[in-house]
Amino acid sequence: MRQAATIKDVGQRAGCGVATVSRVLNNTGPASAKMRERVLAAADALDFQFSEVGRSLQSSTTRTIGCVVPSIENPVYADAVQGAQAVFVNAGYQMLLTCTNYSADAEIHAVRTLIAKQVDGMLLTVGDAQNSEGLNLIRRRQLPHSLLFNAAPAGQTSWSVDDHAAAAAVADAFAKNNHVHTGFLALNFLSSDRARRRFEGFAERCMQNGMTPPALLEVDDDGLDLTAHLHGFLEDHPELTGIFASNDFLAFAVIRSARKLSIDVPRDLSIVGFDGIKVGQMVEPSLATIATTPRVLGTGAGKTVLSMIDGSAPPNVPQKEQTFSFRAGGSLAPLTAESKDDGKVAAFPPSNDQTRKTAKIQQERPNEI
Amino acid sequence: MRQAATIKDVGQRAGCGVATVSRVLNNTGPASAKMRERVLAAADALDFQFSEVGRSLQSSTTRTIGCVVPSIENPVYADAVQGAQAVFVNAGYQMLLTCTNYSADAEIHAVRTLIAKQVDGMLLTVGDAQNSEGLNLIRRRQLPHSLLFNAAPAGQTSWSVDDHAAAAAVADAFAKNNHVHTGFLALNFLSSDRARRRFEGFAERCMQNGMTPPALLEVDDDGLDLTAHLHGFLEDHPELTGIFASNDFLAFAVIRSARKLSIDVPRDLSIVGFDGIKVGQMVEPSLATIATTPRVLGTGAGKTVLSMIDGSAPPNVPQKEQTFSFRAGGSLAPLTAESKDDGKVAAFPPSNDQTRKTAKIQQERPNEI
DNA sequence: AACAAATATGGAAACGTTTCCATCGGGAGG
DNA sequence: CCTCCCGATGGAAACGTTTCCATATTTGTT
Repeated sequence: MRQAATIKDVGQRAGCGVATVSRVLNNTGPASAKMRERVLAAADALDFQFSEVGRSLQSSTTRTIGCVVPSIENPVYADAVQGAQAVFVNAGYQMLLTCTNYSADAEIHAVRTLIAKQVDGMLLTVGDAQNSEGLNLIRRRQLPHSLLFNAAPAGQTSWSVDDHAAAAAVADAFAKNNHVHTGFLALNFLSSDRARRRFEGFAERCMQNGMTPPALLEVDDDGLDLTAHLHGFLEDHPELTGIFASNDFLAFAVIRSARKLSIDVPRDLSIVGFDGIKVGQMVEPSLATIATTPRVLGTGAGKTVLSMIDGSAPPNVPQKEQTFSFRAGGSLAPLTAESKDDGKVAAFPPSNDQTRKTAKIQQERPNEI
Repeated sequence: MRQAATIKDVGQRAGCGVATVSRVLNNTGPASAKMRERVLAAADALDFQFSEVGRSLQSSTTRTIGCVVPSIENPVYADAVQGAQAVFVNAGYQMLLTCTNYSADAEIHAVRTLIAKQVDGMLLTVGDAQNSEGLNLIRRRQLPHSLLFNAAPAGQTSWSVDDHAAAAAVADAFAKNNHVHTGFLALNFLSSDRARRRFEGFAERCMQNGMTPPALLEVDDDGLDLTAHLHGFLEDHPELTGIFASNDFLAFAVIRSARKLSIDVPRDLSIVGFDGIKVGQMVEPSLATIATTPRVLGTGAGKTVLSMIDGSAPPNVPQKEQTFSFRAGGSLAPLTAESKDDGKVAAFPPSNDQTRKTAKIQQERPNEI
């Protein structure tokens, strides 16, 4: 890359000192009309742009904010990040983004690097807010920051969905539709406090509603095919009539696997997701889910960080109940005595995989003629 | 934020000069064992981290790469960006991300800011690669960079899907299924050279295949509800039996609107999308589409930029035909004489909206009993 | 024991800004 | 004509690093 022009070069060409150049170009301090013109001409001729590095060193501010999230492949994070980014550029800040892929190592490494880069603030979703090395580092340095999608530790603010309450709302929805035996399907259960809180909130409310404690199914791979998992899960828990998937993609995957196993959703098995991604409303059956507003959270968290930097009043975090809403959908249906006897038993012959396999193949594209 | 310790503080505490501290901490140059120990202890006690700003000024390198994309709400960009980001961190680089929301103003502004921030390289998807002010700026400064998802201007490399050929493949798929009258549905047609190339490739091949030139429907809002648009479009072009949507979300939206209008997909109307997002394979009917590998493109483009920076051999861009593949799906079905006569006519009573409205309501959740 | 060679260490310059301060010139008021 | 003041301008310090160079200290060889 060609060596860029510096303020010194401009001064030289304009025949003046660097101080004058700085004053003219920044419009700070006086300058004669002819001087101004000469400087402007020189800067233009040299394609001059101030180096933010020099500026940062001088002002001990970088106008840069670090953002650490698990993954932007998940549209929830992507939306939040983009919302925050928009807030930042509007305020003249740039955003350094790091995705951790749910790895604690990557998380602490990212935080360290961002601190070294002298970011003015930080926005982050950590794996476990109660016990995050990176978060401790940030606190020790008293760096302006906000959490996003994490449960707020004592005395901290976090822009987050109330996972516990939202999961409880899912339990209520199942209860209202007469479901008693449900399951919870989680991805990254170990590395994400969010999945755990959802499970807790769900299990707790199931109890309160007189339902049986939900069965837990953890999956680790992010592949599309849950069919084997689902099959095993339902064999272990033949009484299940509903599954709460900890995010919408998992919910889609379950529905797809159910289709392969000739299990009708929602007749034989009801599914509820979490996040409320857009496509959930476009497909058939539409996905019952917890609708959330990631963009709102992202912009809110972004504004919070900015307010901590400039000392202005921070925006109010929304009330717990405002962070989500239950969205009805075709994937959740009332349980009737008939469907229970008929559907379930038919769908799950005690011990004949071959039958199911055949059914699966026939079922592959039922709507195509 | 508490004032962070500098190398000078460490030197003072360890009772040595800054040069020694630098040597010890960077493991460059000699140092006695006791000195080493004292410095390490002091650095530890002060929570010292090098300031990358000071370093950057000294080395005129920032180990930072700028990334400019229209929006990461689109999973195609999100995946590519995340892939590139992973490549960057692996090489010790951080990524500054800016989303332009398809605005040319935001694009040039982002480029300017990133140049001022002295990024070592740049990765970008511009609105129009043939005529991009930002791109010109970058070229003039000879900044290492790579395009992503843009058609490569002469003499440049771009990691991109061959939109033209991919769209031609869609035309072939329609032709193979006996479709003759098709439409093209575009979002951001004006601000994206990608949509335009897809249209051109599609239209061209339609001609070659003896089909009629595709009807063009542009939509501007990103809302979910295309029903009115679709209704109007099909009234203007009652002969249409297939629609090529320029991305998968649009395809979903069309399918949903069709459902509302009691138009059966694929019997009455076939739909093909573009991008190959994951959910497309999970829903019923599954989406026929152009499958792409955004992550591969993102990592490739990232590596290209890095290779330009360190002068190593750049990775080879994939062959045009390797950048996409046609993925069959339930949303595209062969056109038969029967379906044409029966389906279409029934679905479109010439002039009675009330009928359609009723049908729509009955149709809303056909699979629920 | 004397000297060469190698090792250890610190001072200072440079990187690109901003900003304080000093200098210089000129116009207004006496 | 002298003084005062203000606008215009430049020099230099400071920000946190790395690195060149010079100096000081140790080690090894005769």
